[in-house]
Amino acid sequence: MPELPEVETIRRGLLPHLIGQTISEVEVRKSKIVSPDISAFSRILEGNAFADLQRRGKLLIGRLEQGEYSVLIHLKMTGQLIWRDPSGEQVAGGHPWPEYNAELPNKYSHIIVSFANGARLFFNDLRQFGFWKLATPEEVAAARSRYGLEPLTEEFTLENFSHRLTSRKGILKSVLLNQEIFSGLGNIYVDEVCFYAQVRPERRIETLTPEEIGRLHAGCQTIIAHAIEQRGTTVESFTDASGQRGNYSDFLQVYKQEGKLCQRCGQAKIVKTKLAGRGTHYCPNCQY
DNA sequence: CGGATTGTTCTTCC
DNA sequence: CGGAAGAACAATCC
Repeated sequence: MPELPEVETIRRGLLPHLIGQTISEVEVRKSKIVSPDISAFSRILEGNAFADLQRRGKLLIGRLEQGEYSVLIHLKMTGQLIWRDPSGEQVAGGHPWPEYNAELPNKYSHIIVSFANGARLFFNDLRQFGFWKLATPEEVAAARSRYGLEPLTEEFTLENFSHRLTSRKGILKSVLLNQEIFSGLGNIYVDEVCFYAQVRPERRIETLTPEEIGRLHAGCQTIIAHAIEQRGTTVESFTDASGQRGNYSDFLQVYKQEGKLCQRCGQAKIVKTKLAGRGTHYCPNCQY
């Protein structure tokens, strides 16, 4: 489940390889992944090159050197971007689904971009929710504007965070997951941020105290920054652009930790429930 | 074989 | 009309 730290890790890993490399061939094996359609998609990419690669929330935005188009790339739940050097060598990561990464391309490789220097970029996606979409500058701007306040940006002040948070009603977890309110958090980091703040994910926004809002704000910044430092979290399908695992898995306090003793209070085991249709983890003793 | 997995969008309801 | 909540989507594992 690539969230902000995972997408940022992929972006940083791809940057030095990808930028400025001429695209020689684009093979799309699953037409629904790309838009507008395969022929237009290939025509605009072939002979072109990526001028840069930016990120907004969990969305990657690759501007092309020639023409006005950018490519919007979303990995959704199981998308992977894997870079293979001209030598064909790839650092293989420990992948929980061996078949997924074993050979490239494989049956989950829906887009294969070949470069003039012999390198290749694979887009693998088991569940096929991800997409590559050609977008005009207007469409890029529209896509960017749909995303809310983002951790680790200048705008992510306590005041802005508090204002955005309390602009909504309902369950804390739902609001933190809402990409139009805050961008970049997903199921893993929302649970971790709530643990950090000692607030239960099921709390209603109206009941949060200023102290709790302050801790949630700090948690978003601390945890996202730490997760980026650790190159993201590997749960199931995530690997970075070279196929490596993310190390933040070793720092998870609640996500997928149900049944384990809480590392903060040592008084209770982490429990798992369902909230907003999502698996939700917290310590019943030290989260209120 | 039903249930769980989850990011986003769509649908429904108030 | 807008927000809140839940369903839907897809492939695979358990």
